[in-house]
Amino acid sequence: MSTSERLIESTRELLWERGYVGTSPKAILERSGAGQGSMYHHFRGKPDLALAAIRRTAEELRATAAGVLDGPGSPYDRIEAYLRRERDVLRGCPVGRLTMDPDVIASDELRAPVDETLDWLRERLAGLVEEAKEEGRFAPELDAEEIAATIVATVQGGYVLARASGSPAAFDAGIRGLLALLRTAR
Amino acid sequence: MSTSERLIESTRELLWERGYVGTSPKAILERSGAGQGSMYHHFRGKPDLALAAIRRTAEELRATAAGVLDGPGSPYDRIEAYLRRERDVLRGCPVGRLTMDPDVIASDELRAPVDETLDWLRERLAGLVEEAKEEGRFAPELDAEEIAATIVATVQGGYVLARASGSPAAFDAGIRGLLALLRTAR
DNA sequence: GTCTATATTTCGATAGAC
DNA sequence: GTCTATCGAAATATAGAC
Repeated sequence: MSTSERLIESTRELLWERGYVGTSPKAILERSGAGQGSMYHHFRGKPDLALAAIRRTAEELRATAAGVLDGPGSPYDRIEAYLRRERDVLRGCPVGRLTMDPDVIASDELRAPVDETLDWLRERLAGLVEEAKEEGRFAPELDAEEIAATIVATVQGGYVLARASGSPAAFDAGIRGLLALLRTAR
Repeated sequence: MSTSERLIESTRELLWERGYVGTSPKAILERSGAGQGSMYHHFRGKPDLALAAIRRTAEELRATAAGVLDGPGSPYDRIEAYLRRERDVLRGCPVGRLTMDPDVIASDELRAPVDETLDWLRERLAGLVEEAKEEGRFAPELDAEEIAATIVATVQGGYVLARASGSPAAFDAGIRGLLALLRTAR
């Protein structure tokens, strides 16, 4: 792997573990094994490197989610598969966690990939909810965009509950509750 | 207000805005108008002061939530009132946001008030869901603890969506979706 | 209880040799 | 492209006078 690649990958890990504010150039250099000079040769500074890392993490999340959302089964099956997908719950969402980072939220450039990814996810789920409605799987009064927002929010908030308690149990409970509600919403 | 009080209140504001990692003693001193010596006289250091601030924020959140959860109306009305309660959405949850702070999660002492508060909220909501079931407002198959976890998760995740997009709209959509699902869950 | 002085380490970056 | 040296500011305290 090239030095530039190692810098991006190390930054991705650290942003996931510690966020933007909690990640120092020094920590990135130590983890990647690169030297000071390399980092400032390949990137203009911390924000520039973080942007590259965030963009890649966002792309990866979209690819992973698309794998389930475009997978086999009915629209409803695919929504359920998305919710039941295996997750490293206690690590949280590498994209969603960035919304709690003041410096990310303060920068339109850093926030953009986060916004676009969660927006894409909501739209993708809204499409499936709409299809499920057409199949008679959901009551026609339900607003697909709203249900999609609820689905994404439950997942993101599940991470919060899990990390607070130090156990994935609360995440799982939240997902099961949502699935129970979705089951009876036909 | 005493110096010690001003230190705690300033720390509460900064923890809400910037998290634990993003809050420096210097910033606390500037906001509170206290001097270096005062801070280290009243508190052992940053973690000690943050603990006092987090405890107070947690208590305040419980008091605010209890005001709605113990309020007038049927159990279902009170759940709905909790979800519709006015919030400073873009600022996020002052308690929930701490779960994305690596140093808070790494410390059992700092994490405890966060865990206890979200746990208290889930239990309180689970009690109301149980009562609503007994009133025939919810289907008896629904698991009250799971629905409670879904409710808290949707709120916490709603903040994530709102902060990502820079607008409260996604938060509101998630809440409306959940209310629609709860309405049809009888 | 509060103040100023001082200390060590890290942050985030630049300079310039190789 | 990578390395080492250096930099000014900030982080997180401690010491000791008042």
